[in-house]
Amino acid sequence: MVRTARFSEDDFIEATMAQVAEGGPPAATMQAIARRVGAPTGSIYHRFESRAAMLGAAWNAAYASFTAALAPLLRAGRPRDAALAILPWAREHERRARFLLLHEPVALFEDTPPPAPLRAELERLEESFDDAFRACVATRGDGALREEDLARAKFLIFDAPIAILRPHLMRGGPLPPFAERMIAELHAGMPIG
Amino acid sequence: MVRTARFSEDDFIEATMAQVAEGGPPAATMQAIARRVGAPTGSIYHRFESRAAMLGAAWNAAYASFTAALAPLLRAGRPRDAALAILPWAREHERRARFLLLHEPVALFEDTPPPAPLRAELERLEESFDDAFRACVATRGDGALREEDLARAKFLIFDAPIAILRPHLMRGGPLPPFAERMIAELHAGMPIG
DNA sequence: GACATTCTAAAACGTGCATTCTAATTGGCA
DNA sequence: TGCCAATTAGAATGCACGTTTTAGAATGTC
Repeated sequence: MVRTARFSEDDFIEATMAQVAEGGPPAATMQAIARRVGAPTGSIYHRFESRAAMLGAAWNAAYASFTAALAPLLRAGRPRDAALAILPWAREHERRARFLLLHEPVALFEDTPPPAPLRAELERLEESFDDAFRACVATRGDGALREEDLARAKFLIFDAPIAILRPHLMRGGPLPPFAERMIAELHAGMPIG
Repeated sequence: MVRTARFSEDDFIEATMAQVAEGGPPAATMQAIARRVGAPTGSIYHRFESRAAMLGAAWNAAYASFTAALAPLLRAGRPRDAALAILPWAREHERRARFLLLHEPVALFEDTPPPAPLRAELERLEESFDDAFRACVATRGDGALREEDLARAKFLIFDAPIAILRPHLMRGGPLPPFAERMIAELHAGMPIG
């Protein structure tokens, strides 16, 4: 190390999430990200080789944060708690939640995919999260793991709670207290096993 | 009318939906839309004043098609049937479904919103759909209409079924038969009233 | 205290796209 | 038949943005 950096990788990652969270993918221009950090655009390219790499790094960071909050509960065979854990996570990381849960990766990446190492990292994260789901379903079921069972679990633990949050994440503002109730009711009425 | 048009508004609208459905918003460039129709780019501007207007018109058309399939069932007080009606609609209009259900309007419009008349038309459509929801909830409940009741209904009839379809719409290919089952179960376990 | 290296800094470049422009065609109508 | 507005046709324009370049500043090491 020869010169101390004024800006960190994380500064740019956070700024990227913020730009997407507030204005969607089109608002995440390299200039806007740099401006938000207070850096010149060129500085981004010392850390990230391209815009695709910048967005990819932000995506991986948000995804890792999210799955870290849920995976342990899944592996412990507590699907209901995993589903409910999305709420405090989203309340604590509103920016990340809006970035990760409101935008399909396809909308961010399909013009230019992130470089291979980032894609590989994301694949590892996704696979690990998938494993957690399978482990959770396995603790409940008895025999073979059908595709339908896995789809059910993902819906109940992941997609449905997010569908409950989406309107409020979009509007901005606090997540309503009845979100908890709806998730609990959902799991009471439509159990995993 | 002095010269017969070779291309119709609908041609461009369908091409716009197709481009977004297949490649996301960034794939819906004016040139790509025109190329898909076989027309020069300039021809689009005889019918739509801007790209925002083009996307807005496509969005309104898809939204109208979708709500037309559901609203009557809602007004008839049949929430379960409304939720299940999403499936045949999506199977019959795969392109529209991918366009409408896989992309947040925010991602399409927030850099440049569509012109006022289109926004007004969309607002009317949304309001009418909202009314249908309220009517449906009212037939079930007894007293005042709480925000939570409306949120529950929208989740059960709209967001949850779409969450069930989303992974399959994304992947492409046919919607699985167990989607029906999951929606039915959801409504059995978590009734509207 | 000079050097190598990593960074900041800001301007410059090139490209792709939305939009506009100019010209050429078409076909109903007088 | 000849006129004319609507339309096709496709090239031209201008801008926004990703990326590169060039120059200078900072800092640990010898």
